[in-house]
This record gives sequence, structure tokens and C-alpha cells, in this order.
Amino acid sequence: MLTKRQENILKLIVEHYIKLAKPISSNLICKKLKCSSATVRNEMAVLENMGLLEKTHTSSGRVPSEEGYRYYVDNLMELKKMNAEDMLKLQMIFKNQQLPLADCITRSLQIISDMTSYATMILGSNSHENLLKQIEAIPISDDTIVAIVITDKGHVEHKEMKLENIQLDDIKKTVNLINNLIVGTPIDEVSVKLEYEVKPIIGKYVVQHEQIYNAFYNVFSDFSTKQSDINIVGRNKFLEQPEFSNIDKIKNIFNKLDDRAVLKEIREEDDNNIKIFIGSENNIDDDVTVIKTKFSTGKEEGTLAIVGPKRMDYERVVSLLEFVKENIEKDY
Amino acid sequence: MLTKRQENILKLIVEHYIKLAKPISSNLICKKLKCSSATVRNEMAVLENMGLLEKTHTSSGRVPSEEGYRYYVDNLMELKKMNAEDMLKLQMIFKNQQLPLADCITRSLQIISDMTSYATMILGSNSHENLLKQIEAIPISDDTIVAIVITDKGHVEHKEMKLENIQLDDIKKTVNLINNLIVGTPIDEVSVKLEYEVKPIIGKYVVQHEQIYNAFYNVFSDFSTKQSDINIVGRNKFLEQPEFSNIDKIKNIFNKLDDRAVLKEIREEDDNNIKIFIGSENNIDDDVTVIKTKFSTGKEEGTLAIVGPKRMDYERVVSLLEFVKENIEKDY
DNA sequence: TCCTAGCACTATAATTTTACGAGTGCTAAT
DNA sequence: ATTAGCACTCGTAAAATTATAGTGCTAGGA
Repeated sequence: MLTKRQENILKLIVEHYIKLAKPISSNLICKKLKCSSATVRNEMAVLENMGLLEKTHTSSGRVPSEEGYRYYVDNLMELKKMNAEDMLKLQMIFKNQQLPLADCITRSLQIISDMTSYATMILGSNSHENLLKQIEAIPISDDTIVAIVITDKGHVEHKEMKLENIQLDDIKKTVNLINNLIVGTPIDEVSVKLEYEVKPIIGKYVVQHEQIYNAFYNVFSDFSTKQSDINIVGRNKFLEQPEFSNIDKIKNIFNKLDDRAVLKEIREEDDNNIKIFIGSENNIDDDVTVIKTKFSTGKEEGTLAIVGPKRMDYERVVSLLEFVKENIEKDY
Repeated sequence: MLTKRQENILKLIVEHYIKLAKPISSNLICKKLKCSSATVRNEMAVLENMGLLEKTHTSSGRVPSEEGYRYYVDNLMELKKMNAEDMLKLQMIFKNQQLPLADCITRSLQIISDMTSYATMILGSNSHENLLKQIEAIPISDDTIVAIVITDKGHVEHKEMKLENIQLDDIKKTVNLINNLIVGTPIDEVSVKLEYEVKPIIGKYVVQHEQIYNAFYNVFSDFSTKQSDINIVGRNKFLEQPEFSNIDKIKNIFNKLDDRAVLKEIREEDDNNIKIFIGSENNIDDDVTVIKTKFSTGKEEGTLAIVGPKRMDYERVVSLLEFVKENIEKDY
């Protein structure tokens, strides 16, 4: 258990380190606290023993350890209100009620990324939660057709299909069949239903059923693997943080950000409130923190995340995220 | 005018530098040529005077200058056939005739990026060349509708519209009107036509015409500004090239790659053959080369580009690009 | 018992020094 | 024209030097 003073010192170190990005000395801290640097040094030694602080070398100042950040986030951080400037910029988006949700989210996160110099992410709802709403097939030329798939959440994917010697009528029949039989099915399960419920029927009534079936099958299997509802804004912001000034770090982070499997884990986490994953708690990088929250309106749900250095302005980011989440849930 | 020997030396220097990424000494070159290093040194001095070679410091080996690369590309490079391995990997894609063009291009460029460690780009046709083919409006809930716009090239965009107290019937009327009146119009001009040809009519027949008109207007204006038919594959490959090992270089390049204005200029260039932009000849970065080609099938056209360090394997890249271009134009 | 002034100590960062090697340019001989 | 040979240059790497910003610890004072 930490004493009040130890907590103060830890808090000051974390907050200074967030601003300065270099080890914090006892001198700096003792100015903010009315006690001598020696006292601070003693306390720092205690905090280091408890694993909350680290040194970069024997005679260096202190840096928060992962557990240090964790303690800060769990116990010391104050959830103050957003600063006025941040507020002003974000409110513009929500005041204008007209915006579709997707646009509103994209813009908010764009603004947040620019203001904070962290990257932001939007993860749409899981594809198994998306139900097939409708499909369309629009002929583009005599051998290609664009298939469009729409889900109940308003998610749209399209894919070209190349078909040879096809009667437009056969396509229409198939589309109608799909729209009648399997609308409402979770996208993940459409392929299966397509095989067992649609294939047998078009086998009887449609001439080139084999070819058409395959084409549609591909469309749907593409859809569920694509999951293109992951959107990262401000990747390049990583290049501005001093802790990521070496290419190998950047390479690792960028590769992780391209890896859907990694990102999906962020979504999987069940908590509906704001959750913070510091360093090794996320699977992106040890020097990275991910702060995320789920939002859910009546109709739609998804995940917002902010990704930046472990040395992140936690208070600010949390308040920003909170604000966006609340406004989304209020307005939509 | 260069002598035969000078050309040989320049060619050898360029090719070695491409492989080794460090200044080339007279010693290395004289081994490939039957003359002494002193002779090579003399010739190198001449080439340097002509501006084709550069030194990194007074006593260093030589590096090709921008003009050196230019001379190499214009006069010395041999357009040999693709190597067997490259060929094998790419042929797999074109043998399988079934693939829609878009997939086929994406995959080729993905493979090329992986093989070469350069980034690749696909730039679709200009939006003013895309004609409106059809629109659809699908209600998702009682106040949101997904509008889908399809062009004759098979390009699809969608956007949510939020509408209040709207009769579905009014939407249908509007959609029909648009599909009847302005299909075939270049996407760029749709907004104008919408105003002068559609607005007056729905003004009479549609109840909430103001709101509906605005919603559709937004959909189209979004479409033409979006131009999301620019696709970059393998951005991260830049991180693997030694010349881009410092963060500021990378920052510049990545910012340029995010700047549509910069990328569009690559498309604007009129030449239908392969074109090479070395260093300052492109507007991405002085250490970058862009190699691009237009392709055009009967129905569609676009631009393929490979973006890598100035020290790029020109012969290989040109042959790869040539191959893809030819196969696209043959098969589609 | 807690606090703190003071001092010895230590690692880093910045600068200088040294040594070496890879390369050039030039000259003189072929 | 070519080339062997040599002096010279610059960059890089390692070692030595200095300065400094920090610590830990001790001993005396509240």
C-alpha cells in the first residue's frame, strides 16, 4: 500500500514523463512538493523496489514502469473534464445532427488524431453480428456483373463477378431467391445457407446454376473474410513520437497495425467501458498503449480506440474518448 | 557523348550500386573490365565531370547521380525477359482467367511488392471518365437509408443518409427519377445535373424534396471527392530499404503517399508506355523512383506504378510491369 | 523516527585522440 | 593511351577525456 506522499510522487513522475519524455529527477519533483530532493530520492527508491518505477541506468532519473502506469491509471488519474479547446473542436461535429453515424465517427477520430498526435481506430461490429439485408446484381457489361451485399447495419461490400454466356434472367432469379430465402442470416452463415437452401433450388430453375452459384459463393466468402470495417486514422503519427524514432520499432508497429488478427483482439474484449491496455497488455508493442471503448446505439455498435506511446496523455485521451462515446450514444 | 567504355563503367556502377547500396570503387569495376583500376579511376573522374556520377566524400567510391540513373535508364538498361521465378509467380494469376480484373491487378501488385520489396500502386481511371450507371437506396432503419452509386466501370460507393419523417415512396420516386434522367452522366457532372434536371421535378412530386435532394447531393459530391480508387500496396516496404532508415525521410514519404494530390499527378502523365520518374522527376521524394504505366482494356483503364528507392532494380521492375500490363490488356 | 544537507560515486553524453583502411588523384614510366 | 605506385584524404571505430546530471548513503538536526 502506498502512502499519500508516494502516490503524489508517482503521479508527478508519470505526468512529467508524459510531457518531457525523459527520465525524471528527484530535483524536479521536490520543487512541486514541499520536501527535499533527498526525501524524494528515498521515496523513489521505495517505489522502484515495488516495481512502479525504473531507472535507465544506475544514476539516471526515474521512468514509470508498466506497473507504474497501471497504478497511475487505476488509482491516480483524475477524470477531469475535457479542456475547452478540445471540446470546441469536437462539439462542432455533434452539434450538426445531420451527419450519418459513420461520418461522425470518422471525423471525430480524425480530429482526435490530429489534436493528440496519436493514431485512432474504428472497429465496426463483428461480422457475425451483421445480418444480410439485401443483395443486388448490376450488369456492367455482357460478361461482368457487380454484386452488392448490404447488411442490416448498413455495411456494404461489392465485388465484380465474371460470368460467361449468362442470361440476365438467371441472375435475376438467383438474386430474388437469395433475397427471399436468406435475408436476415448472419453474414458468416450465409455461405452455408447458400449451399443447402439456395443451391438445390437454382439447380432446378437456373440454367448455368453451377457458374452462378460459384460466383455468389465467392462474393459472400470474400465479404466475411474481408472485414474491411477496420479503419486506422493517423498511422503516421507514430513517426512523431520520440520513442518510435527507430525504424525497427516502427516496422513492428506498422506490421501489427496491418494485421487484422491483432486488431480484432482489441474488439473482442468484452468490457463496455473504457479499457486501457498498457505495453505488454496489448499485443501491438511493449511501448504502446491502446485505449478503447465500445459504443452501442440502438442499431449499431462498434469499438473506438486510440493507440499511442505508453507515455500517453491518459487523462486527456480518456476524456476525449468518453466524450465521443457519450455523444454517439446520445445522438444516435 | 560517352565512349563505349565509359558507358560500360557507368552501367556497371549503377548495377552494382543497386545491389550493394554503397559507393562503388574503381577496384570493383576493374575486375569486371580488363583494364586497371587507375584507368577506371580516370574514366570515373570524367563521368563525374559530366555529372553522371557523384562522390559521398573526397576519397569515396562513386554513386550514380540522378542524371546517371537517367542515362542508364535511357541508354544502357537492357529490357531482358523476366526471370523464371518472377514469371512463375505472376503467371498463376493470369492463367486463372476467372478473376475479375480488379482482383487480378491487386494480386499481381501484391506479389510484385512482396518479391521486390518496393511499394506498388493502382490508380483507377479518372472519375470524370466514370459514368453513372445506377443508384440504389436501401432503407436500413426508419431514419437511415443507404445510398449506393454504381458507375459503368463497376466502381461502387455507398453512403448512409439520415432522413427524418420520410415516406419510402418519396425516396423511390427520387431514385427512379435519377435512374431515368441522369444515368450515363460523368460522375463529376452529376451534381450539376441533379440540381438543374432533378431538383425541379422532385420539387413538384416529392413531399420532403428539400431534405431528400440534399441527401442525394451529398452522396454524389462525396463520391467525386473521394476518388478512393487509389490503392497502395506494401507501404511498409519502404522501411526495409537502407536509404530510408531515418525517420524524417520516412515521414516525408508516407505523408506524400497519403496526399492524393501528389499521387494523382502520377496518373495525369499522358504517356501510355512505361514511364520512369527518377528522384526530383517525381514529387514524392528525391531518393525515390516511380515507374508507372497506363493500361487500358476495352472497358477500363487505369495506372499501375511501382515506387521504390532511386536505387531500384530498373530492369526487373520494368519487365514485371510490362508483363502485368500486357497480360491485362490481352486477357480483359 | 523522520527529514535533509552534503558528499562520494557513477553512467552518459559530448568531445578529442588515435589508428586504420578503403579509396582517390596524380605523376612518371611503359 | 595505359598503368604501377605512392601520397593524401576522409570516414569509421575504438579509446581517452571531460563535464554533468543524476543517484545512494551517511550523519546530524527537528
